[in-house]
Amino acid sequence: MDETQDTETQSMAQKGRVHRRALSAVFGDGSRPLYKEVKLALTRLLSSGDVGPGEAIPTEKQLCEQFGVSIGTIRKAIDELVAERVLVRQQGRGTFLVSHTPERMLNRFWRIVGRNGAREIPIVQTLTFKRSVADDAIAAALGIAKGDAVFSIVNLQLLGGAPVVLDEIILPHAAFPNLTEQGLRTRDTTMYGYYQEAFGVNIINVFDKLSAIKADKFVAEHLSVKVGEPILKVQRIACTFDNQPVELRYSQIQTENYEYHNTMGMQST
Amino acid sequence: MDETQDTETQSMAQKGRVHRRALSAVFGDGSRPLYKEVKLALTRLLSSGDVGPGEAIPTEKQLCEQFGVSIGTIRKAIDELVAERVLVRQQGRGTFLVSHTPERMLNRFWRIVGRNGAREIPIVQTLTFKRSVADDAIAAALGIAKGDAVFSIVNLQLLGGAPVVLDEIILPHAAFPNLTEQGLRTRDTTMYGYYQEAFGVNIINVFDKLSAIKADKFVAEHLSVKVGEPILKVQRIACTFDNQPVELRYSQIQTENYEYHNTMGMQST
DNA sequence: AAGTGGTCTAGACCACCAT
DNA sequence: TGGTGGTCTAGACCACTTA
Repeated sequence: MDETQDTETQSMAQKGRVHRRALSAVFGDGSRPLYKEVKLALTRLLSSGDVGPGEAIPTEKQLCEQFGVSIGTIRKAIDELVAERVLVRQQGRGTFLVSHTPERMLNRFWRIVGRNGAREIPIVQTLTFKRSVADDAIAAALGIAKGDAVFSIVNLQLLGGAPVVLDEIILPHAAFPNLTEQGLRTRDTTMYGYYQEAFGVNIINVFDKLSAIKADKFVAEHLSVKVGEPILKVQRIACTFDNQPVELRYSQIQTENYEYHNTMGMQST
Repeated sequence: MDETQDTETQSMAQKGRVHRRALSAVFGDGSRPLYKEVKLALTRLLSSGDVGPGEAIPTEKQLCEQFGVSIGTIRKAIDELVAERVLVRQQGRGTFLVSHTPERMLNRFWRIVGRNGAREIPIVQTLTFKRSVADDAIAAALGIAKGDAVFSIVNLQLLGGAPVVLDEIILPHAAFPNLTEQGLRTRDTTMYGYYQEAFGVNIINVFDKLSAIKADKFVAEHLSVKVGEPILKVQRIACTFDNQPVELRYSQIQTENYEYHNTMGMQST
């Protein structure tokens, strides 16, 4: 009996190794763990648009068969994408690509919170929309070449009926090929939701740099403050998969009644 | 042969269930997953001081035996603590409680970065140290009662030889019972490293609220700016396990040459 | 060489959701 | 009822560190 068991476990392990080699041949050079290969394949599935926002990826069992690996390996790949907040699991239903709805945005990339702690969805007014070309700073931030075509958008954001944030948003033409002022104005979702739905651009990560500056005349007029008043300036680079930058944004924020919140780490459970 | 296998797997599953019940009786009400119980036990191990900063926790195999659970369950518990950056794994060596060395702090809770992107370790000068009592705002932020004893510290931080950050730090007496000005001044590590080494207080998570204000006279003098110049103000609440607040800090930052950096999400791999 | 964490297997049962 | 993800087992072998 003991003998039987040993032989079995032995053969199971062997099988595992064989699978690994076979898959390496299919997926890569074999130097990457299997679950990373699976993760990469899932990432491609998502970024290719085969799975749209809010849609389910194949079930864990299906993925097992598709990739010829154990369910534990599939789960580890999905675990990482869940940790990166690309996917969300729902017990009994499936695993889904996150959809950038206004409600979800509120707790994800939106950092402006009332001094009383209230989070609210801003009303966005597009002030200007124009085509332009990248200068050195824009090219460096977006990882494109100087002179490449970009869109330049100025948005005013209202909170509690008052103007609080003035944004200048620069988008590379290459990632948003058919963007029009009309499309932008008539969207019925957040900016990031629009990127996702209309262009298949999923914002996965953002990098913010904050500083305090004086309000210039343009800002002062739109945010109803005096010239020279302190303003919170945020430079944001928003990235899609592989941390590829797809949006550069300069926000100027009037922080009399609102603050920028940043929580590091995760809530323990 | 098939029969043998079926009987075995059956008995394995049964054994698993028995274990679960037995442990539930030991650890809790059974409504919590086993790995959460293990995680909680590990957290207690760390917060009790049985494992000091930089020290190794028991090996995965030891924990298996100690808790009577499978290695996969232990790993899932450790996985979460690693994700929360409480533990760090080192293949071939062990799993360790993070130590808040200056180098590690630089990429964890320290957010002030030069405009050229350079991170540097600040030089800290303690300007004042006094005992005080909590007012309403402090009591609310630290989760203590109004009138409770606190320490109030003012630090000036130099970067590149120039004063950049002025901190007011409020610490509850209860969490730092024997704190003295002498001890604070003669520490040879970061503030958070000092909390950890001298008081067993591990900072796990911080919450920052940022706004732009005008420099007052006190700040202007210490940061070498004019009164009224824009200053980046950060209110930070630093927490230990279970998000229990143990430090309240008001930082005022001169952002001419430095910025506050915030990276959301994690870097994909 | 011995010991650590890292990867992976091939399932089982449970909790939950939809129909 | 059937299908989903959530938890858990009892190992195996690999990669790496330390002595």
